[in-house]
Amino acid sequence: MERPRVPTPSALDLALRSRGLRATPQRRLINDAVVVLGHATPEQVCLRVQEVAPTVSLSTVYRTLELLEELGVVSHTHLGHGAPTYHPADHADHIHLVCTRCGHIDEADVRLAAEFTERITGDNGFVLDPAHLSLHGLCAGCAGVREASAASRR
Amino acid sequence: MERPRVPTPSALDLALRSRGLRATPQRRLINDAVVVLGHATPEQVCLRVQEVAPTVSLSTVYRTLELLEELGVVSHTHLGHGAPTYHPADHADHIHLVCTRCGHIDEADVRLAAEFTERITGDNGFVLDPAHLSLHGLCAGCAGVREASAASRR
DNA sequence: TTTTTTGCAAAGTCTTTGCATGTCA
DNA sequence: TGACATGCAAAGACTTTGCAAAAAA
Repeated sequence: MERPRVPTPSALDLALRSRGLRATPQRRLINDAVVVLGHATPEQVCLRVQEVAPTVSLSTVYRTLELLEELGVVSHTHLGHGAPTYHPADHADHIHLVCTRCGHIDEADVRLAAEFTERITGDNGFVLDPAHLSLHGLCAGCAGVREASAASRR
Repeated sequence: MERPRVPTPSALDLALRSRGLRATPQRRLINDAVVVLGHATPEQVCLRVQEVAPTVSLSTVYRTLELLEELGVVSHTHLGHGAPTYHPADHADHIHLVCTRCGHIDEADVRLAAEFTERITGDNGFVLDPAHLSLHGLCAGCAGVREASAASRR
């Protein structure tokens, strides 16, 4: 008995269809790139996609990332002054610690913030997106340097 | 007995002098504007300063804000994709809660984060700047809307 | 008088948009 | 077919930089 070959639609396809939107190769490739890269700026996503499909334009990447974010399959974080980085929405297992002095990015376990996010929600009704939590300050190295130079000034 | 009129140098003046830098009217005005405005983008600071000194240019504002930040008298936060906002460095009494859906900005008491920031420092040696802590998620209103629309989809 | 700072304008990033063409359903 | 999506190029927002003129010390 011969079964027709019906490819299982991906989660992305389903999300698009349910909105009456189209599943295009570009959208699939851009989503794949975000998954593979883990974190990436729009530019990096574009370069990755262009390895396979060289004509995909940066503006399509921007439009698609915005769309994917609306669909809830990716999210973005501003790690610094530069371009934001995009990551899969379920890639929510760590917090970014951005050093404002040297630019180094540490990662912390998202569970550290669980209690904190609950308090915020309790007090303000604000539902924090932990994957979007980027914290700024001084990394261990730079905090040490500042400490040392403060000491030498005494 | 006649005393010579020696204006007391401001904290800003002292900070500048200690670095061999010059105290110019522009720098004082820009610092004042940040203090008065509380939060402001470079553009807003510039407009405020221009009410008093119309020739001050935006590039001077950018250069000065960067300088003031180095001196530790102001800091900045990225509240969204747009321009960063600057505030006095000692204005560290609240956390920004940025709604990623509607852009609304709530404020929460910085003490809510005290325990959290201590844990981060304990685990990673990372010294968090609470004034620079901006949290992204859904405000009470938008979280409610999403909840409601999720319910209607069932 | 010397060095720093400013204002202007031009250039640089990063992002969005208009529109003709192309494509999915 | 008809609505939606893409690619391109141009425009936009935000920021930085080079340089001659102006100002602080």
